Amino acid sequence: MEARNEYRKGLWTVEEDRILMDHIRVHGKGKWNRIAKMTGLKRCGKSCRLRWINYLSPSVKRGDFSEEEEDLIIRLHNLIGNRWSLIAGRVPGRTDNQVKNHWNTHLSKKLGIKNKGKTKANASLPSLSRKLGKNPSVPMESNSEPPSDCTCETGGKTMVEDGSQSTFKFASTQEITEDNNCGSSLWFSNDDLNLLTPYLMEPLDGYSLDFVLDGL
DNA sequence: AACCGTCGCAACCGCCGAATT
DNA sequence: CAATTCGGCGGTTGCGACGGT
Repeated sequence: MEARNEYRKGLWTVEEDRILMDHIRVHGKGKWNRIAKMTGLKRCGKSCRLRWINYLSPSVKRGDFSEEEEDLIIRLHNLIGNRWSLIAGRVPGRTDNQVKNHWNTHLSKKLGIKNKGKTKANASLPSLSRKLGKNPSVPMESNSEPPSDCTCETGGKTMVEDGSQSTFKFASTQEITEDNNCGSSLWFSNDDLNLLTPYLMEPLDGYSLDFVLDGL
């Protein structure tokens, strides 16, 4: 079906990166599917978007994750599960892909979460599936708009180091089920969060809750 | 030095909801 | 209002790098 277009796959070359960046510099982000036509780049729109978001964007931080970042990811994951984009939105400069990869390769190991090798990924949380989004009973709050693209700034808020080394005891997250509504939407309302049991909130001690939840 | 298994990360896939036509 | 396109998400795969034997 797609034989006619023959988009390239695999790793991006320096030249492809340059073409994409030039295009974005001139035309801005968006309209990803038109980039191929406009630039002659043999990459589908999705691929372009991913390349920009995960690698080329100047807001993407490279390099190792700091302890603070790991700490935050662990806490947020404990709270909301595999909602990588949501978690990434709270970790300045990190993308969902980075967070997901780091979790799967480092943190899950560090925390002793079985990953069954590389296949059939973990789903440490019964995955608050997006399919639940069809639940009509979800109260969508007016303030529950999603974080904008690359909301990486922390708004001047600082994280508090609690001084403890990374020994986290995890309460079971199994309690978060469809019944809690919180899986019904990408974004939690304040009420939704109140449904979370205290022990789920506890791992966030040391952080301003506002910092964690702001924009959710 | 060569082989092999594992690891880590970039990228792809399939699905879904929102936006546009 | 229906159909189509677009953008975004989480899960999964592919492959190069690396380390052990």
